[in-house]
Amino acid sequence: MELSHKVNHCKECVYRSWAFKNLSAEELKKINSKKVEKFFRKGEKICLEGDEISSFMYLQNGLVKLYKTEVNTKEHIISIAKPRDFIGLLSIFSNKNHIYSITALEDSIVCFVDLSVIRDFIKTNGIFALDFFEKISSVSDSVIKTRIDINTRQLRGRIAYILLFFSKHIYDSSKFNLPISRKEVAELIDMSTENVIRVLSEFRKDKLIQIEGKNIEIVDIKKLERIYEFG
Amino acid sequence: MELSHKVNHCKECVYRSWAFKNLSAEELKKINSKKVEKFFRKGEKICLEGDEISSFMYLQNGLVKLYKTEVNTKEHIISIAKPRDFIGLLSIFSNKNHIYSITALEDSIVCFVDLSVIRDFIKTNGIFALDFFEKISSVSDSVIKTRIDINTRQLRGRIAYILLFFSKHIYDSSKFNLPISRKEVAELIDMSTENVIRVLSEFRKDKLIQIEGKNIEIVDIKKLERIYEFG
DNA sequence: CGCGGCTTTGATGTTCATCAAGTAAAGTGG
DNA sequence: CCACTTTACTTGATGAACATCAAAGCCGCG
Repeated sequence: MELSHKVNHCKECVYRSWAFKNLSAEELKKINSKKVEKFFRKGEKICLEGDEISSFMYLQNGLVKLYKTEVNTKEHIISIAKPRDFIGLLSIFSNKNHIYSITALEDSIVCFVDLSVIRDFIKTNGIFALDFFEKISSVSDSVIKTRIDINTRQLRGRIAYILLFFSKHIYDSSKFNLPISRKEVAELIDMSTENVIRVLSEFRKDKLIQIEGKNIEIVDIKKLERIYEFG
Repeated sequence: MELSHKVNHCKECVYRSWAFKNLSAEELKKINSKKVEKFFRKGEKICLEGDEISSFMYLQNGLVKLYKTEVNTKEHIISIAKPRDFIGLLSIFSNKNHIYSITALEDSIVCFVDLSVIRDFIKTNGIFALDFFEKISSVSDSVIKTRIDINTRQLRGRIAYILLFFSKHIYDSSKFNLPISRKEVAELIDMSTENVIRVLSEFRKDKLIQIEGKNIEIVDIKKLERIYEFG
């Protein structure tokens, strides 16, 4: 898949409907002058823990991971963001510096909007503020819900979760290309790499999925959902 | 400790500085007419999962737990809120109904502010909106951080976390009365009740803490911190 | 083509939940 | 206020779930 590098005017941005629908023509012009669309190749770092926060970041295209680096170079993935997600969570309003790092899992385009412009709009455009608030709240809430979902399940349930997550939430298809390594899956759902592999193999033997490297096809989604719900 | 039932005017509320410092006299008058302070005795339910959300809830005094009820009557505690915390997380802006239940752990006073008033202020008072935003973001962020902190540690580290949490964050003293049962500790940090007890006993034998029922005194905070950091 | 990282499987040991059983504390109704 | 019931607390024993270690094949990349 080739991604266009073309920088668009916000007015024509397909994602304008997301949270920016309540901006006037003039405000759109302003935001357009204060935004940068950047392209990141798969594996490239978008921001690092500790970096100063200066932009509201919005994923236009691609897939990114939000993670924290632990003491011993181990990483812990907090969440995976897909197009239309704002990335960076709420920390951008309550911290001066990023508390997570972000890396592209697939070729991605991120739109950086100067944070001062967003702050300005919140101050001056009440309808925007409220709408923006709601959207942002739901993202944070879903991160919390997901962390709980994962941590209250055991390994088979966690793997089922991940498979269903990518199938339904990200790719909307029973067949997809796993965009992360087994190790990263482990970092995302708090288990060892070996056990990620073991459970995946088990699911293959039980004919719940077909799997060849990163190519995955969900064969028996009903059973997988039951395992996720706990069985 | 006896808690006063006196209903105060927001103008004089000691917590006004928290997020409401940027309201005009008129706005304060308005919010005052649309708020109710309610007293809850220890153990009383403040709101239930599924209830309609109609208020922004602000803890004036006491201690409450935010939790989810699982299928089999088991509970899972998400967080514990202390005075000055707004309770209910962000879901109040992105959901019509509460996704968590809230119960008082100690005698508590909760201030219920009509949500429509808050929405109104966000729309009409930009400075307030921005300030409110920041405060609320930091609460949500800290919940996420805490969940990760707990789930990446093993049992001894989790118990150390809880002890330090109550000592530093809630009571600001090395001696305190644990406000929750062993079972609730277990529900809060994802472990079995028996192991909560076992680890606490172990810490007592190792002279890290003194413990008599709910009375806890942290004796060797340095060692406890090291266990939390992983040792 | 050789090196390092990713993947896979088996063997081993640790961590932890669960079961069981008993004591203490705290409500509850007469 | 006391017998009764329930709920909380505690300890030990057992087995399941899981991480870790080890070894070998695989793949991409300089």
